[in-house]
Amino acid sequence: MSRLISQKPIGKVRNMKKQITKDSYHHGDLRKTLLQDATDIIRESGIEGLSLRKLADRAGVSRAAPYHHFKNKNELLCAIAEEGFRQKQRQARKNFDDNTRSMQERFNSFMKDYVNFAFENPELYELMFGRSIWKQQSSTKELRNAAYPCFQHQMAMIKIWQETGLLNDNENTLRLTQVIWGTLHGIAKLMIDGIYIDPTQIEGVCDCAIKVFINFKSTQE
Amino acid sequence: MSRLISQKPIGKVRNMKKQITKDSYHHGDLRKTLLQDATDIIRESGIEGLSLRKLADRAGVSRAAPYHHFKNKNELLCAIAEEGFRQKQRQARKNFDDNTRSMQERFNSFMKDYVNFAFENPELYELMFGRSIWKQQSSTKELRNAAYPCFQHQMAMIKIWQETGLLNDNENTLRLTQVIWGTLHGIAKLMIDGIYIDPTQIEGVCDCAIKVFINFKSTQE
DNA sequence: AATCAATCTTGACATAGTCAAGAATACGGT
DNA sequence: ACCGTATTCTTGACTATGTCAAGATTGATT
Repeated sequence: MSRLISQKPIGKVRNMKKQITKDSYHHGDLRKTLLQDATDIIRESGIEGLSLRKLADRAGVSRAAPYHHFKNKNELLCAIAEEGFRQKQRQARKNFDDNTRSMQERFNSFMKDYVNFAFENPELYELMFGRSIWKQQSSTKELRNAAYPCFQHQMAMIKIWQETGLLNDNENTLRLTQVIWGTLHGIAKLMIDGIYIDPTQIEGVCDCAIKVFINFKSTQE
Repeated sequence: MSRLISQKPIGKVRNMKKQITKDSYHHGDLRKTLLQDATDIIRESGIEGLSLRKLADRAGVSRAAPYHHFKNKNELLCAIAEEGFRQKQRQARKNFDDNTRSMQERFNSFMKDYVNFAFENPELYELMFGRSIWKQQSSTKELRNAAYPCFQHQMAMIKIWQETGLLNDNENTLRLTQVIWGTLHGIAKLMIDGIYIDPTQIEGVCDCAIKVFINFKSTQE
């Protein structure tokens, strides 16, 4: 039976947009739709612009429907961030695996790509590294399973850069990885939030950071 | 007339805690009380644990009372962060002005103090550098007037460290300041949020960061 | 004492997250 | 084709919260 002739109270006939994709009681693939719509909303209006109710509305379902696909809002956010980490890692891997370029070039790109990712996806980046999904006990196992390999991969790259002499080989790889990630993360955050680093300055700041790590060679204990 | 014999509906006699400090219609110094209580709540329960209603309750006033002292929640948060920046700068200044120690020692302390501040005041730090108060148009002029000098001061210190040969003098001071702040900020954030850096590792990470900047000397363009 | 501005209160509204109970539908087995 | 069950979705309700408007209370100033 079509939705439009069901016994629903007239006037609440659903959301105008949507009758294209859906007309039946069951949505089809609500989970995917929610993820997609949520990602769009976040990109446009930020995390605080996303509410499950508006999201449900946009998908043409009732407010409680999303709860059959995500335990709560937090899990939805985790799932979105999860995809962000995967996307980020694809980018990093693609860059590092390009054998046509020197290690130095790849290191430069790695650094710039990181900051550029944050610049181009500020809201997603804020979500991925924001406290909302990481604060105690709120990150899902899936999220951690997507975020941790990112770090592992970076550590693997840095180890190779150390071994090939591009980066200081005397320094503990884990520590160096943490400092480099910290530097990139800090620069990205400051820029995104508009504190102390203006977007127009990224290029220069990034270059400076690259120089710092490349020239960090002699380890005088 | 005492509050307790006023015509208020019995049973809503206010919040139990508080009759010590207040009994009259007017609070006395509500603004200060709100700031203090809010700071405490944030320290204990984080920013998301703070609601204006609970805050009003705790101060023994009605929910709308705070609005006569702060335009809205955002302005309250900005005021708290503002004090955080002042506190932070007092710390930095005190460290740098200690002439009994070498520049190297002061630089080390500067770095460690930064991260320690974040470690000891995680919630305040999150507020100070969180997007909630910095996202477009939400930072107050007062907040900016407290946060900007912090950066200026750090830049002044770095300039001196460059001139005395502790840090690379060939590098643009602004850029170097941005990179160092970025590094500290990133490390602090990652640690606080529990991503990639465990609190037990701070010491080592911090040492590594210090080494990186101290050994960054020869600027090979 | 009268008046004004500051301060505080109640009532109300809108948004939001979430859950319980029940309705509609799909689906696999007979 | 039929039926029971699992899945998916809906309505109604509850709680928490930020915020405002209108009015009450009070201290201060004339």
